[in-house]
Amino acid sequence: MKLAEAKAQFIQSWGSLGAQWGINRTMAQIHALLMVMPDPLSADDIMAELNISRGNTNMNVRELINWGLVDRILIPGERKEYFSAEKDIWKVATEIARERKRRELDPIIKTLNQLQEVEGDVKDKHVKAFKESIQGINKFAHQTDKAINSFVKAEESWFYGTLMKLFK
Amino acid sequence: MKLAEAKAQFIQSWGSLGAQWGINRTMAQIHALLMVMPDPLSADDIMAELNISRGNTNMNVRELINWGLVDRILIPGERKEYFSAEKDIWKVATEIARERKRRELDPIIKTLNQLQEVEGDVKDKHVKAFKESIQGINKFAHQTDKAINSFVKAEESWFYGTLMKLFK
DNA sequence: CCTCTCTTTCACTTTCTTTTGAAAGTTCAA
DNA sequence: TTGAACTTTCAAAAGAAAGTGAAAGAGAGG
Repeated sequence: MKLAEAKAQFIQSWGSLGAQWGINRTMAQIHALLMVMPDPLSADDIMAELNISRGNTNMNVRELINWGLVDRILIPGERKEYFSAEKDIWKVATEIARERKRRELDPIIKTLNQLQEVEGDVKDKHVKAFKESIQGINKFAHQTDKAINSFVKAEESWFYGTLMKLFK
Repeated sequence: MKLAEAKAQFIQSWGSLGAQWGINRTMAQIHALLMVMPDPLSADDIMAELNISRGNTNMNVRELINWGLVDRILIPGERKEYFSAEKDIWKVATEIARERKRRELDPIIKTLNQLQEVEGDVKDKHVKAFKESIQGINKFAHQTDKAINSFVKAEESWFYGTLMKLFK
């Protein structure tokens, strides 16, 4: 397979993976493109490679920067901004985990805690079933929270040098 | 908080969580509803509770059954079909993990393996960067695959009685 | 303080997804 | 075999999400 073809296929696969995970296709494609490029690209480069508009490029690059997956690079003497993506996939994974936890898990844990306090007679099987469901989900959410925290912190922690390198 | 209100809020939260995970909102809501109900519901019950059409109900219930998250219940002497959801959240989580792995991770691993074989001089920094990215992602994907397999199998395994119960 | 280049914004358009509801299909008791 | 009860399908409509491009903004350099 030729390099150009392989790149195109990777970008398209990563894009549809992203889409299934509730991430905008273009955002995932830009990320894929930047991961695969040795040097930073400008907005114009991205527009040209992916055939998308300037506005779309700008929006999604900004979002990737918010997620911490892409950095703005300023090249001395150049007016243009360049962009480059983290290429260590473990760092990418921990960034994504951190971000999704913050956006999704944290709010649902808050909600679940509130829902625990539903009033009513526990003899009533509806009340009982509800409380039990919520309690189960709540425990699960807390466990997941802990697990993600460990994962996210693994990069920074004592384990990094030893445990993480086993996986790499 | 009253039970009805709490249920409504749970259904709505679970629905929007699902939406962020690339799962159709209605499907997640039906799942939430069934998790919280002590007894199985009929299609009409679901339609009434969630204010959705018959067709929509039918489609999403069928999809939930495909995912293995909901069972069809036949009550002897009744013509109607009833539906009920798995209420053990750990089982729900392993079902979802199994299903998403099959749909998403397995295909991307296949693609990544193909992309490894890009031709070209490794001295070329574009080729080099591409190969390195793909290799990193591929390793990561295989590790993730193993991790999910362990998680999915944990339910059935020797650990279940000991390890899993610690978390519950 | 003007101009040139690049970035950001936003109202509008396009595309994709979901939902609806009526019609067709199925099943089963009588 | 019929028809009442229930389920499934599907084309059309509505709704949501993403993308466009022109115009406004920003700031460096003259």
